[in-house]
Amino acid sequence: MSPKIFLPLLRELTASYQAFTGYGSSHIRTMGLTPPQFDIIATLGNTAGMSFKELGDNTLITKGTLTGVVDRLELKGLVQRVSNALDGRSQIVQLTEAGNALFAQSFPAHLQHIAQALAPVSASEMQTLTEGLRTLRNAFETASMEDKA
Amino acid sequence: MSPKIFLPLLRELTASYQAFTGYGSSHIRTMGLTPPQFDIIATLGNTAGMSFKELGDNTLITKGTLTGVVDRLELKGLVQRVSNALDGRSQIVQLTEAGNALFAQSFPAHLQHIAQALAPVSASEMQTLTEGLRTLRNAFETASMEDKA
DNA sequence: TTATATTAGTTCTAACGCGTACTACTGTCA
DNA sequence: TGACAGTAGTACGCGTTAGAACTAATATAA
Repeated sequence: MSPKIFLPLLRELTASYQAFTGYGSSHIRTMGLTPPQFDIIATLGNTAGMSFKELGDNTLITKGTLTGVVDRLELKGLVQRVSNALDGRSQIVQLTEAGNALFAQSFPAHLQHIAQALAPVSASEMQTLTEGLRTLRNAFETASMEDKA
Repeated sequence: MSPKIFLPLLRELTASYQAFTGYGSSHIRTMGLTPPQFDIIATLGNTAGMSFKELGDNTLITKGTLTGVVDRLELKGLVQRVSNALDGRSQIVQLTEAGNALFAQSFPAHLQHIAQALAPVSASEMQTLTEGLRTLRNAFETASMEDKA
């Protein structure tokens, strides 16, 4: 496989990812949150809470990072740690009442904000793109496995 | 545009970007560099050097961040700052001899490492994907412009 | 020319991000 | 039961990140 083919792809992958995060983050900051913090709020919304491990799996945030992000959200009174009766090692993170209120207000607004940006892109184009990205991800994940083995 | 269509796309965009950076970074760290540091070395390779501004444009690293990254590369003796006779505000960053040697050795190896992962993906699939990503990026960039206006 | 606006790079702050080491708890297996 | 591997979350170090304030130098315009 020639670099002339895949270098433009990787550049475009990086650039479009940055365009997406840049577009979203300026909106998120207007509600006084950082993107990872919003990610946590959005993930916990409409759930009874979840452990750090589940939260990390769902948000792609490493556990070490998660401790700090949850700390700051707890300081803001948006989430709380609850000990897990079933497993003494584990803790449940859940939205407080204030966190739920913020979620109910901000999450639909954020979806709407993104929907507006994506209005010019057709649904079928998105589906094709999603599948192509999945192929790409599988290639990297498979290769990562083989590196470690 | 429904979230049911675009949320999977955005999740996949994030996951594939992370898969790519994760795959690349473990290889990069074996040469004693961080991903942004390697990015700088790769960008400066085969050039006579460039200003911080150009370097930032080419690597998508912000100027504030760039100062620190270049500082650490300079400490390692891989790049040097040279004042620009044409513009007293500007400085040229260029590879040292050691930097050039590292580039000549590591850059082809890294391309090879990536090519190996992407071997299962066809060239036409990559081109389709590249175009789809460009469409996506344009949508976000256009919307960002409109937000600021 | 003089006032004003731009631009290049640095500095600073707050927050991530990852890997490693550490503690506390749980599960397994002899 | 008791040693011991595995897991959940935290602490820490180093580096990155964006954004805002700052300094120095250049460009523009009245």
